[in-house]
Amino acid sequence: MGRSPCCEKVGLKKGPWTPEEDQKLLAYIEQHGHGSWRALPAKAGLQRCGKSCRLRWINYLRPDIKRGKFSLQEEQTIIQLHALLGNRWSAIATHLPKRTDNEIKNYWNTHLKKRLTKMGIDPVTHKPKTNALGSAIGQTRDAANLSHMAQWESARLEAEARLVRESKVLLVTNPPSQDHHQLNGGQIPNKATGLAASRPQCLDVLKAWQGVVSGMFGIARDIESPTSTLNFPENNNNMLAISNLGFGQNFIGNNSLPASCFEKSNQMQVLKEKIILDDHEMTTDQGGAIWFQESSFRTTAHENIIEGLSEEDVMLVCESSDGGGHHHQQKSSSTMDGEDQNSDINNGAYNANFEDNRNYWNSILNLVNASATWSPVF
DNA sequence: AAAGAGGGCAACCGCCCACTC
DNA sequence: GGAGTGGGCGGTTGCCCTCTT
Repeated sequence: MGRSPCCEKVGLKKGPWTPEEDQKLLAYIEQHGHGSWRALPAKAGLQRCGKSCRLRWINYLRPDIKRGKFSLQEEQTIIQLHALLGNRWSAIATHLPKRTDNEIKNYWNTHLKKRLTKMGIDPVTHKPKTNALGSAIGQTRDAANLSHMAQWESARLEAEARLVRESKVLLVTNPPSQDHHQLNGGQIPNKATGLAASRPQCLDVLKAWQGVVSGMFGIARDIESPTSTLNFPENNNNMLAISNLGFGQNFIGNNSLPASCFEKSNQMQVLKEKIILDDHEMTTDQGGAIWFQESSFRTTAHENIIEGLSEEDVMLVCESSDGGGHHHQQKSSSTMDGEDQNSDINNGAYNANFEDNRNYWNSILNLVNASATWSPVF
């Protein structure tokens, strides 16, 4: 519309690629790199649109892509990231090593979306479809807040990716020393093009969760990423307990949390619902308490984004309590001095549910960590 | 065994954004 | 600042394969 096509389409071939065409494209890129996609078809002797060549290379011919069935971990990661980022397939793809955005998109549309639908979860909102009890207004606002936070994180991701891209040139000419943490990632040579590929900055699920949670509590604390908007409360020694809020249930506060966090109570419900993606992600005990794996608030194995927190320190417990509305009313920032921070939640904090979830979240963590070591660069 | 239905996925299309002039 | 261009992204299409009847 109002724009000339990327190339002259008359006489150009469309449709499935033949092995001969693949070979031509592969050989050309291996020898020369892709350069200008528009100019590539003529140089490579292909009767194809440059865009078509680019797609074919990115989605199929690149040597560093994995094909075949998605693993359970990959599926879970896709679902998690989709809950946060929506249909931002390229962003999601940066966290799935060797998978292309197109492949992830297809897999979502053909498998995961249907599976969530069958489970009674809206694949768009990632919320239970029949949640008639929820306060429509409040939840809409909460969803908007969460979405807003996700957008912030998305923007940050893009900004970091841009920074990495920009710095890539510098790093090619001035390779990094042994400091592997520089730029939060390493330079990996691209076999085909000979260009250095830099790992995109990692927005992992856990950072995103951190963003959600910190957004709820409105407490500023920078994490390692220089451009990160994510923060986390200065919580040190004790567990953080958050109840089933917004449904007449109480908030059991941590001493370091400001009173304003109580105002975010409804958002916890959204957070909770975000987690109800499958049985592994959240469990409830007999009392209705909801257990998160604490390591979900950590990032890479060598980079704990919640500085100073042990696994035991960082634990979210969503606890249902019918008669506990008082806490919400009684607590304030001035009174939250820590003396009772564990009062309601310490008992049985580490129970079987926790252990069950530990494995699940650790698997997600491992996957995210793995993705941090190698991601395709287009 | 054959025909129709449905699913999976590669590829295309059109829009958008960043960059250059 | 505006137009042109290249590249990237998400949505959609259509072919092919498998399953069902």
